[in-house]
Amino acid sequence: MKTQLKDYLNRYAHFTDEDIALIFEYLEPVTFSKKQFLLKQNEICNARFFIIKGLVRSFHVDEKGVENVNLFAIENWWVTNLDSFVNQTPSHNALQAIENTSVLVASREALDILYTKVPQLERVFRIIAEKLSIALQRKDEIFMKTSSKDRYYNLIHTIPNFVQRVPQYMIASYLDITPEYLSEIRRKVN
Amino acid sequence: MKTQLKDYLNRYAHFTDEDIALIFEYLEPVTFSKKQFLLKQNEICNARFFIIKGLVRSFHVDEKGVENVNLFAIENWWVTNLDSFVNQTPSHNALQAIENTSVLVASREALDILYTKVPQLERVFRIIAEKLSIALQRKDEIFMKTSSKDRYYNLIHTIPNFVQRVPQYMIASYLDITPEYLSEIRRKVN
DNA sequence: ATTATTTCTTAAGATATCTTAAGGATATAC
DNA sequence: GTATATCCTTAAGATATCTTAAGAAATAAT
Repeated sequence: MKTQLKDYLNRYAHFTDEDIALIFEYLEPVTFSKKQFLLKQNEICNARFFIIKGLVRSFHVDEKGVENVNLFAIENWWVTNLDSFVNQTPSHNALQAIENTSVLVASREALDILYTKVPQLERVFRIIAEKLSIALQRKDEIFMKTSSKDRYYNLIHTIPNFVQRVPQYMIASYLDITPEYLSEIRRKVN
Repeated sequence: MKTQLKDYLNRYAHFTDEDIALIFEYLEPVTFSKKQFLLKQNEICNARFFIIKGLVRSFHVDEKGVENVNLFAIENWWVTNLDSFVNQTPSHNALQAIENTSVLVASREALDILYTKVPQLERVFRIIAEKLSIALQRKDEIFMKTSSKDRYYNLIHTIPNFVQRVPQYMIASYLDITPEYLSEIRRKVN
């Protein structure tokens, strides 16, 4: 676990073993079983979660009771509700484990201290945020320009193994298609 | 101009007058007249632009020649194509001045040096990237959950003065509606 | 002022996608 | 191994939004 975090962090800046040990002291290992919530809708998000193993989704339930999935996160990703975390407002989305999932929890307080004690972390989280922005802009681009059929093909071609791990109705939701229509799209392939 | 930048940067971290003077040395003031391009589609983006005065859009022209606007940027915003800037790949989008616009240009090289010389900048750009992520996630949320009519109302209510500065067909494109349909939506209000 | 360019509107027919409702298939739990 | 819950498919009718085409209005250029 410590090794996994170390390898990850060293992709973005240089950290000594002492840095890693210090960082590790401020993080809390937690496990969530399938369907458990890392964060509930309308709660204020007080942490970032580094996924050691497992799969998490972010989703919102609207007035009609319909689930809207907007994000999946897998191993070696930091996941949180950034809007809630940064602005300390109730989160519009829940975070829920789709598989049994183990994470390292970084609380706001821990992070604030760590940014000062290990300044390279500032860079790591700058780069992470830039990568997230890029990913979101690519998603925006795809949704703007393509039909739902093409969004589905794009998804199964770019991350086919990931599609196996998630129920189809969640993928439909993520692609902003009804499960019924996704079903129809899939039928027409064959 | 220097004052404007200083006020802006001090919103996110503390900078002395010497810091600001140093930063300023690495930035280049440039003006673009209406319709001029800060960045052309398929070019590699080598800078971030801080808008002193004016209005810029980011857009993509598809195979059919249709323009897709995905971003507007105004005074006191940093604008760039992050994907191209970070990964040094051809930009899918152009950046174009909608009004006569004056900016401060921060090249990649300048920024790399400045991150080292003035480490607080690392924090500023971390926070900017987080804010951009939040904005993009909010946009995603709105597009997922609302009809085009509601997207339009949402826009004119949240940033009414901005709507005045931009031709309606660009707003339609940003909202992912045809100009004809936006026209119909507007008619039905009255 | 007049012309040229850019932007906005109208309307009719076409289509992608949704809604509803029901039954079938898998997986999970006891 | 049977029951229960979860997930997926089918199909018919409804609707939001697009396409095309054309002309009107506004803005900019000469």
